[in-house]
Amino acid sequence: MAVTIGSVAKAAGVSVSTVSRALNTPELVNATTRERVVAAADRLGYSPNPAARSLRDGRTETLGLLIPDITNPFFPPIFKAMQERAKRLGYTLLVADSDEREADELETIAAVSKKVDGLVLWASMLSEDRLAELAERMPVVLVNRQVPGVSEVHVSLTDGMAQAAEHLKAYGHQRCVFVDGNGNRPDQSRSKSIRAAFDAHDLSLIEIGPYEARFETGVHAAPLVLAHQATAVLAHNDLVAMGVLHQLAALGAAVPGDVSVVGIDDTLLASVSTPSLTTIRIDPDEIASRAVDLLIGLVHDRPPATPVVQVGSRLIPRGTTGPARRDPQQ
Amino acid sequence: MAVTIGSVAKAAGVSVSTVSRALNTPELVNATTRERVVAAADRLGYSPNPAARSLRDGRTETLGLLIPDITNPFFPPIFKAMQERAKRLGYTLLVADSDEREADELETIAAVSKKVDGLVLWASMLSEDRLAELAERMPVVLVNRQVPGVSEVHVSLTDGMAQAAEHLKAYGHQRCVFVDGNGNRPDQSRSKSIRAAFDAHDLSLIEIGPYEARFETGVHAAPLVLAHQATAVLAHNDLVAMGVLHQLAALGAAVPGDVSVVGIDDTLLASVSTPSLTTIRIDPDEIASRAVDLLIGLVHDRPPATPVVQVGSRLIPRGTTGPARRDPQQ
DNA sequence: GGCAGCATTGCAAACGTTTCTGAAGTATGT
DNA sequence: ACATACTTCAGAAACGTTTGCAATGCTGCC
Repeated sequence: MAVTIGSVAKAAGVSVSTVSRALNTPELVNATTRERVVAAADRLGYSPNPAARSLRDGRTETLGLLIPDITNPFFPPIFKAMQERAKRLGYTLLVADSDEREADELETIAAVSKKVDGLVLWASMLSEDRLAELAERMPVVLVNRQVPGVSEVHVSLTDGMAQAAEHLKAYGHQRCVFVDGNGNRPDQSRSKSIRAAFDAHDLSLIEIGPYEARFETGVHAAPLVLAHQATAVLAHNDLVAMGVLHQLAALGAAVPGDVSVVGIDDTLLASVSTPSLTTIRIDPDEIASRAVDLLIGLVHDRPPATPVVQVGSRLIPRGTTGPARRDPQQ
Repeated sequence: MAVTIGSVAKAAGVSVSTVSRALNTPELVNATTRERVVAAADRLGYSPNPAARSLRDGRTETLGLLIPDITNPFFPPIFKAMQERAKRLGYTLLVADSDEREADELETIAAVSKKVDGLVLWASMLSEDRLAELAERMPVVLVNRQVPGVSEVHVSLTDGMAQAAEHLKAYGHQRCVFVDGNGNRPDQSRSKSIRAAFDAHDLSLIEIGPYEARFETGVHAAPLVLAHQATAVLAHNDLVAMGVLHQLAALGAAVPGDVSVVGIDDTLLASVSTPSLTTIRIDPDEIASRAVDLLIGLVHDRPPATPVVQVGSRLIPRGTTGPARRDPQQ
C-alpha cells in the first residue's frame, strides 16, 4: 500500500540498505546507482516513515514548546518564529498550551515528552526541583525561569525600563503607577526591573497588585491611578494597558493629555489601539532563535557556551505618552 | 536505560505480551497478574514508546491543524479549543502555520502529513484538485473551503449578518460600506453573505476592496467611508475594523456618533478596544469540536452523517454602533 | 602474479510495541 | 475418566528504518 524503502529498493533493483545510504549518505554509494535510486524514490514519491526512523535511532526530529496561554497575543509571534527556525534546521515544532495551570503543565509535559527530542518551557509554574529533575532526563531550555544547571533564555527588561523611565522623566512625569499583573507566578523580574529603573531616574513609583494579567485588571487599576494623582502608568503588559486605556476613557481622562500609559511586550494590541500604545518591545524572533538554537545544541550534545543567554528590550514610543499634566486634576 | 515494556515484564515476572494486554485489554488477563503488572508499570514509571506503537499499527494519535496565520487573533482560541478536545479524546494536536503562502502550505503538508493521522485544513489556498487528491490519501477536514467529496466545517455568517443588518436598520442607518479584506483567497462567503443580508433588509451597500485583511486596510478605508457619506462600516474582520476605528479618530469622526463600525470574528481585539467593538461572533469552541470530531470520525473509518457541518454566528452589540447621524457631515 | 587495500553492496540485527497462534492448565459435562 | 471448552499466558512475527559487519570485485603496488 504505502511506499516504503522496500518498494524503492525493488524498483531500483538494489537492497534496502543501499537505498538508505543513497538517500542519507550519498558519498558512500556509486554515482550511477545513486541516481537510479533517487530517480526511483521520487518517481514513487517516497518519504521515510518518521515513526520507524524515530524508533530506530531515538530521534523524533521534533521540538516541544510549552506556553502558558496561546491566547495571550505575545505568544503567537514567538511560536511562528520558533516554528520557522525549527523548520529550517529540519525540525518540527509541537506547541502545547498549559492553560496557566500547574497540573495541566505536568500532564502536558508527560504527554508530549515522549514525542519530542527536547522542550522549551516558558514561564513554567513547576517547582525548581521538578524542573531540575526533568532537565536531567531530557534537553530542556527554560525561558524566564532560573534553575541552577538548566539552560535558560532570559528576557531582560532592564534596557527597556531604563528607556521608559528616561522617556517619562523627559516629559516631566514624577509620580508613576506600576500595575503588577504577575499573579502568583515565580518570576518577579518585571516588578524588580521597573523598581530599579525608576529609582535610578528618581521617579516616584506606586506599585499596585499583583493581580492577574488581564484586561479587567487594567480596568480596575485606572481609577486608582487617578486617585494616586499619578500622571503615568506602566502596565504589566499590553493587555493590562488596554484595560487602563479603556477605563481612563470611561472616566473622562484624556490619554496622553491627562495620563500617559506604557505597556510591555509590543503585541498586536499595542499597534492597533487608538491612540497606539507606547510599549516596551521584546523581539520575538530573537527569543525564538536563541531558544531553538540552544535546545538543538543540547539535543546534539553540544552544551551552551553560557548557561543563560540574555535577550534585550527597548522602548517603542507611540501615541499614549506625552508631556505630564502640570496640575493633576482634583 | 529507558523503561520499556520489556523491563516491566521482567519486573512483574511475566512476558511482554502479558504486559501489553494487562495495559491495553485488561479483561483478557487474570486479575492478580494484572495487578502485579500495573504495579510494576507505575513503580518503574512506564509509558509506551509512541514511535514503536505508531510503527506497529500505523497510528500516530496525533492530528494536524494547518492555519494561514497564528498571528491573527482569531486562531489562538481555535487552536486552544481543538487541543483541548483532541486531548480529551486521546490525541495530540500539531499546529502548523502556512504563513498565507501556497508554496509553504504544500511543503508544510508534506512535512506534517506523515506525523499525523489526519488533517484540518483551514482556508486552504490549494486547488480543488489537489485537495481532493490529498483527501483520498488521508483523512482531511476542510474549514471554509468547499470541495466535492471532502468533509467540511462551514462557518455560516448568514445569521450574524442578518442580525447586523437588522441592528443597523433599527438604528436608522441606510448607507453602509463593506471593507472586503479577502485578498485573493478562494472563499468569497463573507462578501456574499453580507450582500444577501443587506439586500434583504433594503440597506444600500458599497463594497470596497478586496484588499488584504490587515490593519492598514482599515486605515485606508476610513476616509472612503466618509467620502461615500456612509454612516456605518462593516469590516472583513476585527483587525480591519480596528484600522477603521483608528483612522476615523484621526479624521475627527466620532464612533459611534458619526459612524458606526462592525467587525467580524469577535477576537480579543473587539473586547479590548475603546469603545469596545460591535462584532459578529463565531464560536471557536464549536468549530473546534465539530472539526475534531469529524476528523477523528474519519480516522476511525466512520464517515460523517452529512459531508458538511454548519456552524452559526451571531451579532455581539457593543460600543461602536449607535443611532445613525441624521445629517451626514459635509 | 599475488596480495593488500579500497569501493561498493547485501545481509541481518535492532529499536519497542501489538497481536496472532498455539500451548498449557482448569473447569464442566457426560 | 475422558472429551470439550474456556481461561490464561508465552512465543514469535511484523511494522520501516539505519547501520555494523562481511562479502565481493577491482585497483595498484611490489
